[in-house]
Order: sequence, then structure tokens, then C-alpha cells
Amino acid sequence: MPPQDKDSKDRILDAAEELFARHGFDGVTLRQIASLAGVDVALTNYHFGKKQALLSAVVARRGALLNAARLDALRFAEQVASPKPAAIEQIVEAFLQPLKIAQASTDKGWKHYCALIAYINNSPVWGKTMMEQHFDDLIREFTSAMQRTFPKACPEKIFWCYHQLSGALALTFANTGRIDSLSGGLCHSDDFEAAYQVMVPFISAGFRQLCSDQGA
Amino acid sequence: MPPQDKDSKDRILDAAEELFARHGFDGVTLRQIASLAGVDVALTNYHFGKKQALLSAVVARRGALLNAARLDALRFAEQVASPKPAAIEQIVEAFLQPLKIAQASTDKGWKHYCALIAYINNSPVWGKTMMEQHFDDLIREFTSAMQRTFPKACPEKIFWCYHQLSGALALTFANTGRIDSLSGGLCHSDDFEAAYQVMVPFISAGFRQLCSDQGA
DNA sequence: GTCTATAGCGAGATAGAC
DNA sequence: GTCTATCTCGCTATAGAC
Repeated sequence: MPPQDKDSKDRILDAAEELFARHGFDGVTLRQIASLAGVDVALTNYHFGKKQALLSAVVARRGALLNAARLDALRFAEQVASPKPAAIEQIVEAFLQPLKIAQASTDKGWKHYCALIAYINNSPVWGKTMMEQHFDDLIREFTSAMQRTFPKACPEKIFWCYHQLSGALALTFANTGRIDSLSGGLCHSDDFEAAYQVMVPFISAGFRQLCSDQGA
Repeated sequence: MPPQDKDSKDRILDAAEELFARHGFDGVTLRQIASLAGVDVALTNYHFGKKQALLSAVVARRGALLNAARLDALRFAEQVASPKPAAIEQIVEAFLQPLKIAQASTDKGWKHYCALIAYINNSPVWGKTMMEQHFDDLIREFTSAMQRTFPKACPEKIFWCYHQLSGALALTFANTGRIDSLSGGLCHSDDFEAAYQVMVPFISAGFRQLCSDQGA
């Protein structure tokens, strides 16, 4: 669907998504959002009220869809492995696979959305409340599954290991361009496929080291 | 040294450090910084010029000191292991140990500084240029050491593995309070000691999985 | 080095016409 | 739903007195 076919409400959400992701909540003005969306400033207030409510609406819009896909992937992985618990690789893949699909989508909005979640996730201001609100239910499903895979691991270890995954993922989505220059052009921030290929075995090995019978 | 004994220049840097770390560059006004520092707004301009230059000065102030400590720790680890390359645990510890000391310091500024670097590291706006400027030399020392430890690993893998470390570390320093609520109070964002105990084996296992002879 | 004062600008929010 | 107009506020940056 080309941008002009969308109604102004969606165009505002698209623009806000893109700008908030790159510049953060305070680095963006409603005027910039309206301008990018091609609508009048007053419309942001008409449709969403305060600036904070607009951010909330952006996070919510794709959140439910994404989380449903991730939960499906997790359930499927556990079903295939049943009656044994799923391997940690399968769980991590269930967590990441829908993000990979989102990254590859022709709808650039998904890329912006992932970058926005990365910003929120690491923000001392929004990180706690907003992630809780939109992602806690899903993430508890995943940490529970991890606990089933490593039944003898203490819960603290599971949460701290998830924390490693969450941080690595956030930096990837932040897409800062840093790894490009650090690596002298060998790696690229926007190459999610490469990041994915590293992340699954890397994170899985970490979990095994800390949460498996031998490691604990 | 109590705050009042410092000159206004240092007090401005302290205040900017704390506020930029929590709210980002655009989320803070020079008035808030001056107010927290207990000085007049005009002094920020007198001492540092533009707002961006103040941010730069904050990053630079503790950067050299921190990086020197990390480089010393790396050199020492390699010397002890010589003529064999250092174990990946020793390299990761050399990277993190000075940060642990900084976190435990009675000078709360170090905590704020680490949070600020976490913000910069993950910022699409500052992450590339500012990290390059202040941290590239040091980080290349570390990736080179990692390459010596895993001589058969291709450089891309080393950089992507470092990327995992960098992301996990940034989320830890961001200190969002998220892991507190996610874990139902079992874990605490500000417990760097706990994070450190997990991070060293977790990251090391990831490196081994991807960069060792067996894994590559 | 420090403060007063202000220039010049742009922000968020909303009332009211169409 | 959309736009014009405006209110009120606070911002960065700086000139100039002390």
C-alpha cells in the first residue's frame, strides 16, 4: 500500500515511528512528525492527544502482531520437541525469527519499529514502564520456556541470560553504523541476517554455560 | 572531594554527565544542568561553548582514564598468559574489571559516566562518530587480542562477537530497572556485581562457540 | 569568572472556522 | 477531518556590566 493511500492517522504513526526511533522522544518535534507525514501539526493532537500518547500508540500498533508471531513460533518449537523441552537454540530462534522477517519486509516501517523498541528498551526513562506494558507477557513466556529447558538453573540466571540477549539485540536494531567503521567495512550494522547467524549460537552457548547441569 | 569544593567547570560536567545519561542529549536543557550544578546558565556557554561541545567534554573527561586502566589490564593479562595467548575470560575481564571498579567507586559520577556511554553507544545519532572518536583505539586493542586468542576465526566473527558484548554491557549500564520488574524482584539493574558474574562466562562461551577451532 | 538581560527562535497544545 | 491562528512557555546563545 503506497503511503498516499493511507489515512492521516497511519501516516502520522509511520512518521513518528521513524523519527522517534532515530532521535528519541525528546529529539523530535510534533512539527517534524507532521511534516514528514504530510499533514498539519494540529492533526497529531486531534488523533492522539499528547505527545506521549502518540509514542504509546506507535509502540502498541505493531506490538501485538509481532508478539503473536513470536508466541506462535515458541509454541511450535516446543510442540516439535515434545515431550522433551525445546533446545535453547529453538527458543532463541523463535524469539528472533519474526524479527528477521520484519527486517526483511518491504514495509520499511518494521525496521523503524524495531529500532524504536531498541531505543525504548535501553532508555532509563521508558525502558521499565513501557516494556513492561507491551512486552512482559510475551517475555515471561520465553523465560518460562528457558526454565523448562534448563530446569535446574536458578531463575536469576535465566533472567540475567535473557538480559544479555536483550542487550545484544537492542544494539543490533539501533543500527548505529558503529560496527561498520570499527570493522573497517567488514561488517554492516544493517545486515541483520549476519547478526542473526551469530546471535543464535552465541546466545545459546552462553545459556548453556550458565544454566545447564554442568555449568550451574 | 565534596561537590562544593570543585570549581564551577567540574560541577557543570558532573551535572551534565548525570542528566545526559538519564535523558539523552535532547532531553536535557542547559538550564537544568546549570541548576543542578548550582551555577548560572551563562557559565555553560562561557566554559564549553555550544551544548554539543559540553557533551563531548563530558565524554572525554573520564574516557582517557578509563581506557588507560583497561589497556593496562589487557596488557597484564596477556603478559601473564605469555607466550600463549590469553584466555578469552581474561580478555573479557580486562575489559570489564575497570568498569566494575568504577561502578563501586564512592564517586557517583562514574556510575553516571557509564550510563552515558551506554546511551551514546546505542544512539543512532552519536553511536558511530562519538564512540569512534573516544574508544576506537582501545577497542581495536581488544579485538586484536581476541584475534590472537582465536587465530583461526575470521575477523568478521570477532567483530560480531564483540558487538554482543558491547550490547549486553550497554543495557546493563543503562540501568533501566527493567530486570527488576521482569524478574519479580529477583534481580536488580544496579547490581553490577551480579551482572559481571554472569557476563564473563556468558560472553566467553559465546566467543568459544563461534571463534574456536571446533566452532568455526 | 560570574551574573543580568535579552535577542531570536521554536516548541506543545488547543480554540475555532470551514 | 482538516487547517489557520495563536497562546504560553522555555529554549540556546550571547552581549555587556561588574
